[in-house]
Amino acid sequence: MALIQLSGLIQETVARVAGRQRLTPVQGRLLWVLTEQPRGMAELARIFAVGKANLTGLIDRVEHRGLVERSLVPGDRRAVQVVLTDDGRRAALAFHRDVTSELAGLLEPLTPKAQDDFRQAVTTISHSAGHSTAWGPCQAC
Amino acid sequence: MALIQLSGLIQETVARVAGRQRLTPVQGRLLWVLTEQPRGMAELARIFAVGKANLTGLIDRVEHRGLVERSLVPGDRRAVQVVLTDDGRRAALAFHRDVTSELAGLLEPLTPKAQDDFRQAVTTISHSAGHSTAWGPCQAC
DNA sequence: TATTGTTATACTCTATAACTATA
DNA sequence: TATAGTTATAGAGTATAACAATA
Repeated sequence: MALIQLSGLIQETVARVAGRQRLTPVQGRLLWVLTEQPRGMAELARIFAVGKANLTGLIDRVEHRGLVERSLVPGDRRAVQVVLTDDGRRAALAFHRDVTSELAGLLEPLTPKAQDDFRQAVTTISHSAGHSTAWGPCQAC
Repeated sequence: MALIQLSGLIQETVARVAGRQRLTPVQGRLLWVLTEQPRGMAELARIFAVGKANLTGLIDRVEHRGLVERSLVPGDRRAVQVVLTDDGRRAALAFHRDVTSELAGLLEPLTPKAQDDFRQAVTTISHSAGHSTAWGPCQAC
């Protein structure tokens, strides 16, 4: 099925771009999501569709690299907010820029009209499936 | 980027279908590949683009479930061939059938012409990228 | 009681290096 | 020497249950 091959192509692209900054795809996606706004652990667990227990290690690893910080939430002493550091924001923007660029490159063999039609079809499919992959909102995408 | 959301949608579909048979996506893909023909460990490592050391555990796990067998190769006492059992073939065919069906369902919101154009675009993109995800050949795909 | 986040445990996938048996 | 496959080890992601602190 051609769709699976396309998906593999996309995942490889994301993995390759992330790898350049020694990030895993999940870590790249995490930084990407956090460019929009800081998020709590339970919130991130919901976005990534994993158990919240998994967020502890995931955040630990990128925190140790200085890309994010756990910050206290005024008014709720249970909660933390995960926020990008300056380094983390730089990494997130570079990741976002390169992924966007390389994925756009995949469409180059199509004619401009075919590219437009393709993007429209992808949008239709995604919306119809009620999908919220939460790679973060992106005006340019 | 819409492409990433589409990719996430596809991966989720594959994972969901695989999960119904208590398979991981990688295990589903392994069975899928083996429907074409038996393969050696090094060969599978190349197809999956991982180190051959990883194949040992991967095959162990599906072998313990009775889905594949290691069979001797006449003429080379170093080699083994991984071959589907009857159960494995049944699982592979069900996996293939359901994945194909559900992915085709994703395209339903498109008009028939848009579906044709979309499939054509996906094929163009995949070929242009020189991709060989090796989900196995499939006449119907 | 419900929610937030953590700890502990286990499994799968992947990467790497070292090793064996055979070619 | 080269190849086929394994063992050993490590790290990352994920699933689950139990737990502490706070709301």
